[in-house]
Amino acid sequence: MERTPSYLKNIKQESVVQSVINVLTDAMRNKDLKPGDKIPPEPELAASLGIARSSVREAIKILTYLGVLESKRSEGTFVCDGFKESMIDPMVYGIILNQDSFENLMELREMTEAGIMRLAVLKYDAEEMRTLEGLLANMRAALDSDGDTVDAFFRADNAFHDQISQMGKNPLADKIGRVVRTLTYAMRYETVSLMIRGGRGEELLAAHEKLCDALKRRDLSDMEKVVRDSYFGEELQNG
Amino acid sequence: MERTPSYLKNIKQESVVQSVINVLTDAMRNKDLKPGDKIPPEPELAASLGIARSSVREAIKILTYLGVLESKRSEGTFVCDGFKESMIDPMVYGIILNQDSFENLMELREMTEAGIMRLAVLKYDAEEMRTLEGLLANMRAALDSDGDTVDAFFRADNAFHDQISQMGKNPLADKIGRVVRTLTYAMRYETVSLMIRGGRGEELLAAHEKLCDALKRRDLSDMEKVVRDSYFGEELQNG
DNA sequence: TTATGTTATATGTCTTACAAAGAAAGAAAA
DNA sequence: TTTTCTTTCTTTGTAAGACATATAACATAA
Repeated sequence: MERTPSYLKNIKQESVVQSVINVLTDAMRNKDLKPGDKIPPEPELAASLGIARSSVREAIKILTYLGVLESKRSEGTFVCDGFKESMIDPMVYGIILNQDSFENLMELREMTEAGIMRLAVLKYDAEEMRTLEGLLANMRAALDSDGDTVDAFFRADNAFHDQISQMGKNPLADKIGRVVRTLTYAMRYETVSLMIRGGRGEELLAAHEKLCDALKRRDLSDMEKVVRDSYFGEELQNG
Repeated sequence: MERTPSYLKNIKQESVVQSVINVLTDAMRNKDLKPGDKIPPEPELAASLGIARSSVREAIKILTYLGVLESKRSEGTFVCDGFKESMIDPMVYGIILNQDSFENLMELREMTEAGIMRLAVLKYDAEEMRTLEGLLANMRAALDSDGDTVDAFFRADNAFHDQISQMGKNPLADKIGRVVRTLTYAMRYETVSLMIRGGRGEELLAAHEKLCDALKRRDLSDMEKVVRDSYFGEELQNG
């Protein structure tokens, strides 16, 4: 086994595109570029950096898909403010490539929702709670109606969980929660559909009422179970 | 406030680059492209799709940065298997744009680490625990040594938390945990440095021992406090 | 067998050109 | 004057072709 002499460092140099990315993100770190700012036109940027426009374009495209920049034809390219929804994509693509991720996704959901609910318990205010109760009433109404019970209930259900996510008052946690909810969207619909059509809608609603109640009492205990029940109902847990 | 009639759908057509991304990711969903597979060379892909190579390149670049593809000069471009580290970047860029995220980041860290530890409690095996105890011993050794105490301790500390993250046996949760640890890296170093230089190294170590002990007893209670202490030590909590 | 040179392949980068969308400014009509 | 239409200009979107360069695979010579 030959050892490489220590004076031989790896001199692999970063690509032009990566350099552009670094230039732009460094500028953001230094506040030379702030959210809403317009960056120079592509040809101009290319000229300043002494590189081809195509390289600049590739860097800009990447940052666009990462939710950092936003290009408007004929107007220019701007720094996004706050978090962009496109940041969900990376996770989604990751999922595509992962076969056995279903179980992991379930666990992740429980983990994030429980964490978010803890935050909500600690930070929500009265008005937010009223809103939440309103959404709970919507679920009740959806369940009692004759029409498209499942869809209406599911919409209300989603709004309910989104509201709790907001009550946590942490954009980062909220973001991750939204990602996970997006990833489990289809599966949750399936669950809700099966349960309601199987005559277990009341059970599902009751679990949400318990969750809401725990929030009102600001009760931090056994958040995982409360959250889990709101997904599957309580009975299933005895399997 | 004018309302757009519902029959007027948004006919804004997707860009060529987006189309390429869709073609490739659809192929992945349909298992026409599997991890490790080589995609056609750029000029060939461009010709098949009837578009310019530059457009193909932009799409490939984006998917590369999203951790879906990997290009090797002179060899070709391949579908990545599993999660790639580059998926961290989006979150990092998101952070750049968010000023008031420090507090949120702390909360997020507590939330994810507590969740991950719960998973670890439920799933670790004997050998993993032995490894963890070895890492705890490293921290002890680092603290007792004369030399570069802080750096050695911090390295051991990181390895300790990474190990727990792995013991949770959930790549998704592990991924998110790693992201959050990356984002809090500098701040954690600062904390460790301050505590050790301030003569509170033993306290910090003791908190990690308690954490390890909770794992050994598979004790699920009050995980938040246990992880919090492992970051700041126990005493600080009474402020 | 080992080290070195050669070649084929595919990505990396540059250049130039034109298309197209939207903004801004100016001209024409009410 | 105000509105509406037209033109122009800026900037991104896309295309096509050329050359540079890293790497693997093969061929060759010591």
